Amino acid sequence: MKQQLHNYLNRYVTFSEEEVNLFYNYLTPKTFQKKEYLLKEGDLCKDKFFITEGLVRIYKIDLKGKEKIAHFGIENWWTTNMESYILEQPSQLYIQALENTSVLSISKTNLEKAFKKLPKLERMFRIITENMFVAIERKNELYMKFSGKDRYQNLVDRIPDFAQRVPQYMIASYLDITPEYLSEIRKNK
Amino acid sequence: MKQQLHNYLNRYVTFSEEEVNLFYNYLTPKTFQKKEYLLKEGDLCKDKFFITEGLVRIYKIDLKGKEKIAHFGIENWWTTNMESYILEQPSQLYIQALENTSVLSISKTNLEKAFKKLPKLERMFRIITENMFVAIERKNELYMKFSGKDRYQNLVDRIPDFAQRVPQYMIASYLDITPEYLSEIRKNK
DNA sequence: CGAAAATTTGACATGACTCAACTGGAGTGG
DNA sequence: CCACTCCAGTTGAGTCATGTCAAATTTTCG
Repeated sequence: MKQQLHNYLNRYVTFSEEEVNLFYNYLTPKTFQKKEYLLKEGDLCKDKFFITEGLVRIYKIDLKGKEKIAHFGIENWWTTNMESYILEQPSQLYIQALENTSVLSISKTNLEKAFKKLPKLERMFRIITENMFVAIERKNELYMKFSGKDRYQNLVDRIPDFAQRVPQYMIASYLDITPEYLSEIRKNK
Repeated sequence: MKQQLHNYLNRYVTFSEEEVNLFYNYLTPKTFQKKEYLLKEGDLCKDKFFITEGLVRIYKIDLKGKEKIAHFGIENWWTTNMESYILEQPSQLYIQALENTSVLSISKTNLEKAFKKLPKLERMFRIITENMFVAIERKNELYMKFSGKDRYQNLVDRIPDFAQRVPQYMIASYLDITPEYLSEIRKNK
């Protein structure tokens, strides 16, 4: 787990073994069973989670009471409810494990401490936040410019096995179309 | 202009006068006439721009040759094409002044130098990137969950005078609806 | 095996788009 | 300062992608 973290960190900024150890000591390993929640609506999201293994979905309940999936999180991704975390407001999102999932979690307080001890980390988080920003912008663009059919095709092309890991109604929710319509898209292919 | 920057910076992290001066020396003031471009498609976006005065739009040309406005940028905002800036790839976006606009620009190279001299800045940019992330997520959500009509209403409610500063067809583009449809929305109110 | 959950199917509804024509106001040049 | 042009905005007819609802079917899993 420490090695996996080290590899990940070095993608962005070079860290020595001691530096990784230092950071690692601020992290708390946790595991969640399939269907368990990392975060629920109404909770304050105090942590960032680095997923070492498994799969989560980040979703909310919309005005009509339906689940809307905003993102998925997989191995080697940080996940959190950024809005709740930054603004320290109750979460409107749920984060739920879709498979048995292992994470390294760190609270805002501890992350601040780690930043003080190891300023490089601040740099690293600046960089990964920028990358997340680009990722979310790309997603936006995909949703603004392309039809439901195209979005589905794009997902299948990029991550062919994803449809095997996740039930279809969740894919529909993520693509922002109804399960019925996704079913139709798949039929006419 | 320096004072304005100082006020802005202090929203996030406390800076002394000398520190602001230090940063300021890395910044280049520039002005753009209405309709001038800060960035064009195909350019490499080397800079971040802090808008001290004026208004810009960030847009692209879509598959059908139509302009699609992704964001507007106003006073006291940083604007850039994050994707081009980070990945150092040619820009697919245009950034254009809609009013006479003054900015403080900083190149990636200079920003890196400034980070080295003044690590606090790295922290500041980590924080503003997180804030931008939240802003873009909120926009996403608005577009995913609400109809064109609701998006228009939301815009009018939040920034009543915006419609006065920007022609209607640009508002339509930003709301991701056709000008014709926006016209209809406005009629039936 | 049986119940509950997920997926498919079909009929119908609608939000938003396209295209084309029209209106009105803002510049511009003679 | 008028006439002309051009661009933004409006209107209306027709269309299409996608949604809703309800029922039928299939899959999952205790």
